[in-house]
Amino acid sequence: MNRPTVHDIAKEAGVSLATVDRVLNARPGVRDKTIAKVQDAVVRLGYVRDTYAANLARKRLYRFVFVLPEGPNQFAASLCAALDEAHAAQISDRTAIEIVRVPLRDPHAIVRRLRQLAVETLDGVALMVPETPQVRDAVARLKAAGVAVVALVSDLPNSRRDHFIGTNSVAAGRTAGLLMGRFVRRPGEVLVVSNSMRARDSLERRLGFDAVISGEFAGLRVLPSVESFDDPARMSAVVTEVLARRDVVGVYSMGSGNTALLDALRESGRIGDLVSIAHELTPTTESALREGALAAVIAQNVGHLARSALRVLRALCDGLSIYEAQERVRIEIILRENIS
Amino acid sequence: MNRPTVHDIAKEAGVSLATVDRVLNARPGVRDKTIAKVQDAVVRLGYVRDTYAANLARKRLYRFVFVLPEGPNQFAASLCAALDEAHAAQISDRTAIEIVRVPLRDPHAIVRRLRQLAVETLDGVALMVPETPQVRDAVARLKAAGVAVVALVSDLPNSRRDHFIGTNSVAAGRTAGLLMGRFVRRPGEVLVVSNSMRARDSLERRLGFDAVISGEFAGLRVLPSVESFDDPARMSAVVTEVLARRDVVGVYSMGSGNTALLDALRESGRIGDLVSIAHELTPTTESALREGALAAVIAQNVGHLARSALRVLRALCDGLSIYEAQERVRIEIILRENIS
DNA sequence: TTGTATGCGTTATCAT
DNA sequence: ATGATAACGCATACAA
Repeated sequence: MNRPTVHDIAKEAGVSLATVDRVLNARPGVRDKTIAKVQDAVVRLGYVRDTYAANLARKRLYRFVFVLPEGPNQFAASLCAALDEAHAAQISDRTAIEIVRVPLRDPHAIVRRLRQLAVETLDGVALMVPETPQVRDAVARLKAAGVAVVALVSDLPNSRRDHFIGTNSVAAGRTAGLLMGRFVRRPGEVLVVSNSMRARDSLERRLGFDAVISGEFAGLRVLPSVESFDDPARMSAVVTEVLARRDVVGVYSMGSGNTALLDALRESGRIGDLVSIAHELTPTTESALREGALAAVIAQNVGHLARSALRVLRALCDGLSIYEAQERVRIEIILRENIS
Repeated sequence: MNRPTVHDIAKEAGVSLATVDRVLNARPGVRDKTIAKVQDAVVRLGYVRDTYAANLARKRLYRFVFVLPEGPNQFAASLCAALDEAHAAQISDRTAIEIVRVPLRDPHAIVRRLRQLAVETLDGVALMVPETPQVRDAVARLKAAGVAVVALVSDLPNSRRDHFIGTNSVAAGRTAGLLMGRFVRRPGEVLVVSNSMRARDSLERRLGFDAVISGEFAGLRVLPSVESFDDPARMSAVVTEVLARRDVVGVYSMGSGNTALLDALRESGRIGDLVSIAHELTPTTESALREGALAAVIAQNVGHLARSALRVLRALCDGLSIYEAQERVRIEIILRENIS
């Protein structure tokens, strides 16, 4: 009735505690025949290790590093806050977290920083960086050193990362497209702005967005993406110009830099009749939702991202299986009425 | 550097381990002066108990009962599945869960079943039942017996439940209203159907829905609620009749019983031009979303509900504080493109 | 190759 | 009123 313990296994297999431990942890120095006896007892009794007791005995400490974009990035800032909060709430205790900020635009700087990590004293790394050949190499190096690696928010599909924690960008773009098509009330053009950050993500969002609009909303025409390169002045100028020259009915902001975009929209005096959709819930987008400047925000919950990354990294370290249902990050649609 | 342990406290306070334990667990038989010494050491060293080690020593077992509606309720079924899954995934181990199904329509039967619970062998109860005076009494009785009680999905605000795990129904209704107003493309009437289950929830959803529609969408008129009382034939008849006689442009389904509603809508041949919105993601509503019969679903994630209930019940049992950010159940908007 | 003994942080049962 | 001491389930240094 009570869960079997290592003692039960030892008794059942007719060996000592230490031998059971050796088999369970795949340590050398046990005869094949003995291994078989123990494993047999394990399955017969349905033994499952008590991870907490194990960690207690082992004085286990998980050392994780989170690599996030530096600069005035509201999303990254809220992710940091969520990490601190999750950590403080002992979501995963026996865990030491270090947050490292890197310049997204400089792959070499990123890799240099990754190389500085002391892999011997590291159990896992969560990376929110664009995929480049250099980053792929760095991931391979971490993996070779036995470090667990997860991609966060933006996937590194061609690297050796163990897991991706985030949403499907194409689906997110499709969701934005469907909302845009249903919200807009007359034919016209849709302005798409991007800051060209995390290029693949933007590309995929655009792909999904266009597919839905062109497939189902014949009255809408999506204009070529306008890139701001994180320059508020440039953003303002370009947006103002397009709004003046074109018959814009909707605006889709694929990346960050929403503060500058929203300022430009407000200045244009078109807020009332434009349907604007952006990504990620930040102070800026939240207040824009309340104010009516944004019709919808497509988001992923940063708290969930943080907790999920922590849980997945631990599971990877312990060789445990991952509870996919809990770790799946949903594409959230936030309107004025369901802001958390 | 390392977290302080009870040993450190004992040394710092100049007492034995046993005394520290007595103070920490508020056990009798310690002089006030000694208590003060220990508590002082606790704050000075910043001691925080290792719950896992404590549970290990205590051989703690959490015994929880979940009281859910019986009958062919898809939402309750998926909640059951989510509970099983969360339990199997050791979201909270050392936990024994029992699921009890009760007839929602019969408050006396509910209370009779609640009285049968062996409170001495119980640590916590999660209730998904409508609030009635009888239920309030039953909650009071459970609380008096020292059992932790949480309301699940549907709140029991006037009872002595410790916590509510679910969404704000008014906000959910407002969200549905906003989506309806923005999705519908011409003036007309909105049919609201309800199965009168969980009366207060339906009332609150309706309240929020009406407030948004009447406040912001002057072209829409919300018809009086149609109640089906879980009778598919009745549902079909009423819906068909209203669609024939009125200029309906939208349908809002506030409760369960969506299978019958959707069948009626399909039969009417109006699926293409109606904007229909329902609550809760079930096999029925999910396939309706894909098919285009439903424009949107307002949902709460059952996996989250299950895990949250488990975590909150544990925290209540251990007298721990609750990590509100993680336990907040969000109002999710599901469209065809972001179905999980 | 295998077994014994001890400790991890906490609780609980004995003595004193 | 207080203090040793032995568990809890697991890991591991050290013996055999």
